[in-house]
Amino acid sequence: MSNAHVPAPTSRREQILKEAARLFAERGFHGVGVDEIGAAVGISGPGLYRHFAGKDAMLAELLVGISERLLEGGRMRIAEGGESPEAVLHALIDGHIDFALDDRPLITVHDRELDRLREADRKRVRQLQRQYVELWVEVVRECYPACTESEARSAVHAVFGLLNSTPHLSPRASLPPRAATEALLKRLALGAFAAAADRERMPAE
Amino acid sequence: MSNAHVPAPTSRREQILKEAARLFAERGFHGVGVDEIGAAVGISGPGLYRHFAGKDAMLAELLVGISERLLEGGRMRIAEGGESPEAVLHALIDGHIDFALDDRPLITVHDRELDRLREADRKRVRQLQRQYVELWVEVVRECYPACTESEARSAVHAVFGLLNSTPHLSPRASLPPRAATEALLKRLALGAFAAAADRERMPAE
DNA sequence: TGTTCGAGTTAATGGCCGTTAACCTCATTT
DNA sequence: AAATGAGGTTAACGGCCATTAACTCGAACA
Repeated sequence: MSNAHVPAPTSRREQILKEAARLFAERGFHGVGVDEIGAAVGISGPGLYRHFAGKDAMLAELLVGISERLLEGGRMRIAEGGESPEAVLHALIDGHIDFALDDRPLITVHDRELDRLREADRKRVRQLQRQYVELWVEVVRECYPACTESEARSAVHAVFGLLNSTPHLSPRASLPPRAATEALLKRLALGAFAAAADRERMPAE
Repeated sequence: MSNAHVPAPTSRREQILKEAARLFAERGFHGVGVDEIGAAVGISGPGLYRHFAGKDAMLAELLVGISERLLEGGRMRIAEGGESPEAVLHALIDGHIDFALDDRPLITVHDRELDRLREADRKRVRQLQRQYVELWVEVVRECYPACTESEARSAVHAVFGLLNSTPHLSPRASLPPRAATEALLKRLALGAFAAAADRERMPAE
């Protein structure tokens, strides 16, 4: 019952989560108080407890949520299946870049505050992350059969580090137009993967 | 006076800093108490205050120290000047990789806890970081004149993200031998830079 | 031999902050 | 019109934790 007059597309919960993500990214989980989070959405202090069981619950929902969306997005792009493995890899990269640019704060919090979670949640997040990585590893190995699995996995982690570096760029004033950043990041990622593959290069210094 | 019988090559201060770095990396600055740091070096609790003005002072010394060492190392390698810009870039990459692999905890803390610092220290660290980046940017632009300065800077940040991704690999059991990891990371970094340069690639999906 | 001083110790203090209690106030329902 | 419940409010409470106080102890020094 009551489905026709929800106040807005963004519910209070979502609004709180968004602000919490921003604040956590800026000053760290322990660095921000519940009063601040409340203030950021116009209510103050313990009013948050009408929406969440506690501060930890907000962090948990943020981290589980982002991990799930990343994995689901990845699966979707693979299922859509391009005509070639290369096309799929391109799609994965594009998707991750969109994500990194759209949800910068979440990306930041993602690997900063994992161990502030309760055992159960942390395990779940790690499992989702692992699955996401494995998705990429498979595609990368299809594109570059010369790559060992271990190499592919390391390369995928490294490329995540590369793509997730965008938060470090942001504080700069007058950042270049988004399309340019997207294109550059994509080139960098593809270049890195390609280099991971051919083991014969560079006389080793 | 008294210079001949210091107990060990590693003073108490250094020992404390090392353990603090490890703990900060594992659980975050706010997540670890002074008692824990003390316990890690065999003394307990407030005994630390004989060596440091406070918990903040430890973090400050860690972050300023790492930033200074990185910058100094970079300057040294540039001063030594290889026969070509490419050789210098290789040296910079090798140096950064060694650093990332040797001081994993520090690398982690480096960009995680910057804003827990007092204004003055934070400014100093940021300035050192900026100088280090500019070092790389210059060398990259010599290697790849087709790169705009903005592109080069973004690429450098991204490659730092790539190289600093090693902490994420470590928890994996049976990590590949160090030499292999070094070689792979170097290939990835060089591949990324090369790709940043040639703007004509990939039909852009 | 007595003194100083570096390096610890344990016990108290004080502040911050997450959480809970108790109370309020509109809409909505009946 | 009374009842209900969602969503807030302010005022405690309680625990954790960095820091300080007060005291100890052994070595170097004179």
